Amino acid sequence: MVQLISSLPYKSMSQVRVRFAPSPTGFFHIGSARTALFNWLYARHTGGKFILRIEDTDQARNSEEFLRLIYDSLSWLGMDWDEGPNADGVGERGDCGPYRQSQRADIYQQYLQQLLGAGRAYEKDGAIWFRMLGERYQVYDDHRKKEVEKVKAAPVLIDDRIRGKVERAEDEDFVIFRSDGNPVFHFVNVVDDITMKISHIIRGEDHLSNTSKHVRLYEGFGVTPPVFAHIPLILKSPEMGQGKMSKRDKGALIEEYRQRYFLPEAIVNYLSLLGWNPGAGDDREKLAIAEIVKLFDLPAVNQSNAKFDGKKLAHMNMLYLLELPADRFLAQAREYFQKQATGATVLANEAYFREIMLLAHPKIKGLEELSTYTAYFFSEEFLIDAKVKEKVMAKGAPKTRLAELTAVVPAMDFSTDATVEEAIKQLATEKALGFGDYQAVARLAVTGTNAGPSITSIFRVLGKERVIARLQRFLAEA
RNA sequence: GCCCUCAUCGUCUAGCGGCUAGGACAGUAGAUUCUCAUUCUAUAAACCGGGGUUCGAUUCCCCGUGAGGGCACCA
Repeated sequence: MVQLISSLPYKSMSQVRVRFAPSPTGFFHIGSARTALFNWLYARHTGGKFILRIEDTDQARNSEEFLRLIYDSLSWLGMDWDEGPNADGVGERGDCGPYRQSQRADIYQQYLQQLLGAGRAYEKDGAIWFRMLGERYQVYDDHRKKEVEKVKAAPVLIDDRIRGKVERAEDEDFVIFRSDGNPVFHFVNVVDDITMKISHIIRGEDHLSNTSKHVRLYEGFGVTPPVFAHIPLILKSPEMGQGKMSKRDKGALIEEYRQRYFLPEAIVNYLSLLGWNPGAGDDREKLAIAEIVKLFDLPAVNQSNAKFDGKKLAHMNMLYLLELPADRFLAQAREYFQKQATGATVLANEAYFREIMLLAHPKIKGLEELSTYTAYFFSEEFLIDAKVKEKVMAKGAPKTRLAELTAVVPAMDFSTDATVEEAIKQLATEKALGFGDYQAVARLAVTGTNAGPSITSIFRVLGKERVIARLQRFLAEA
């Protein structure tokens, strides 16, 4: 088929322009983040532009709060956009605006007039329909339980960068403006992508079936369609159920991970591996973002859907947490405790706080564990884990060991871990026992648990007075 | 019902005609550090089924089956 139009607005531009076009009608979820990420990666990989467009035509479901969440989530994950609304919600940048569909009504009118003028659109039942080209016939539709008008036409051929060649029949007129005067998704999507000079449309596979409509619209406007790349969907993990992941699923929201103090770079790394990998014998999974940008390309994207695995995300998060520089860890920990009920107490003494956080850093698997992991450092009202107690008290003669230890603590040198360790070892040697015979019960008495930093560090940081008080209290109660 | 896409360990995946089918998470068993976590070692675990093509198919083709998506005056 020969196209009439010669003025292809971006034909001469070789620059890649991709967009992420969310609608602010709900929480920002993993699937959206991954779609945004693949677009962002492609833009950064090719040196192109990443454009943020807000599809806020659904006035009933839109909210400023959700709009804000889009900006915040993208920024938090480190996906900066070259064009679109500013992150603070004030103004926008780029030459192809406005970037919010709610402000583009006149553009849609203009493009509608073009279709009307060319005879490719008509009014029926108060709505405006896009006219397909070809011979018409009536047929009964089982699904919709009614007679519908079909059009004989060659199928649309989509040359997808990820799927290959996909053929699909598009054989019905469809609504482009509702009877309430608002344009529908397919129409605004295509018009925006034309006017924003989008070169590659990278989106979820759920849009693959819509693409034939979009191609016909491009043709209707006399514009060569951009390159399409339909990425696999993220499905629910087996515990979540069946089907594609939606914002209602537990563990599906970016906000949830943010509130749990996951590290954004870990989330981005995990997401990048859902449907993509460096390939060709490259087994690496933990990849710096710069490395991913360097390696990412569309043909390497998988074609099959992937199930979300929260455990693997948590593992990735731990890897990033472990190698976080001390100052960044402390900053994160500070931010975390500012939101906790115990925050004021915990943050009261900077040096003490710092010391404990650095003890906890190599031991925890996620920042969210920080509060319970360090609770006994900040309060004398810590809980004694009943199960641990049962286990510890069942072995050997823990009460005797504790009494022996309590007797020598007042004379101990608490200045360093080494001096504490030496003193306990000396006691053990005198009694012909091991360090472990004192360690377990001392830990239980002083922290109420069996998990934590070395007992020597705990003693030193808590200080002699508190250690003695705790040991005596435990002895009295046990 | 019609249309589209996909198919390797439980999960994410490598593989692009010839491999002992590799890695990671989760699992199991050990080792190590005073506990815990980390770490390390070992172990178990997969080519959906049936036809072709080929000297040879996990790999290419077809048919099933299964999984997912789309069929709106939602986006």
